Amino acid sequence: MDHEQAADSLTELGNTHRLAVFRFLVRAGHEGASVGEIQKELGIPASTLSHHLARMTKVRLIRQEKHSRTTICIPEFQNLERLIDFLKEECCAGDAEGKDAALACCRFRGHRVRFA
Amino acid sequence: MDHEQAADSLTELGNTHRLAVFRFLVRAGHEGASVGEIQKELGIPASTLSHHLARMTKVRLIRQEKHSRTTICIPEFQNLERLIDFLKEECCAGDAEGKDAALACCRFRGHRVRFA
DNA sequence: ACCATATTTCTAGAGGTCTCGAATTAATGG
DNA sequence: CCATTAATTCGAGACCTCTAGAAATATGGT
Repeated sequence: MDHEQAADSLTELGNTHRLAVFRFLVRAGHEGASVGEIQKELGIPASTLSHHLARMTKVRLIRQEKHSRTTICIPEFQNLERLIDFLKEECCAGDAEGKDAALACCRFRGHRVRFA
Repeated sequence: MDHEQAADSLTELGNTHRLAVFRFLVRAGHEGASVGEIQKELGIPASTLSHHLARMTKVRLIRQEKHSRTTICIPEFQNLERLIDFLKEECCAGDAEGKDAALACCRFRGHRVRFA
């Protein structure tokens, strides 16, 4: 996952409605949930929900499958994993528990001055 | 980390400038980098950069320490870890490698109909 | 005191996002 | 066919974000 893609996904998850939808869908698993089910669960007006789902689909956080009248929304787990990996690589937090984990794996910077 | 906080942090990371700044700061480690250094590295106009840094500070993705004339920006590694943990919990991707990882740990939903 | 440096605040324009009712499209069943 | 159900598209108002130059603030050096 590159910088741009990561930023796009992060933007979409950075909205409480969309984050709630996504969390719901993740709990629903690979079968996903229909737009109607999401609406019933979260109480978001249909047009608003549709708008948010379209955005999440565009950046491939979810995908939508149409079966006759109902649209099923399914999280793209792989892309979520890619996003998490991107963040983990960034933050160096992947390989340690302690508070100074980042220090341990972040070598960099030639010229720094310490401020006392 | 709760839903709201997570959404706020995700929003801030979901901007290419801010994501670039954050990545740079993470690489800089616990010593951080001054506003001027960030500006030199990324070439963002001072006022624009200041605006983005203020936003990231507000949601505690970074913190700012003032030492005489220079302001040093330091990533809040713990909060980034919390954000990653939040996403990992959400996506069930923490405990498996395979593509069907999510299925394995996401039990839920009474009434689902399969579409063939 | 004066000037250079480091950063923030002010300001304003351009554009994007969010929201949601109303209208629309599409599919199913009677 | 007509009504119903499922979902999307349209339209418009309110609000937020991004951008960046100009002005202001603060500090240090000479």
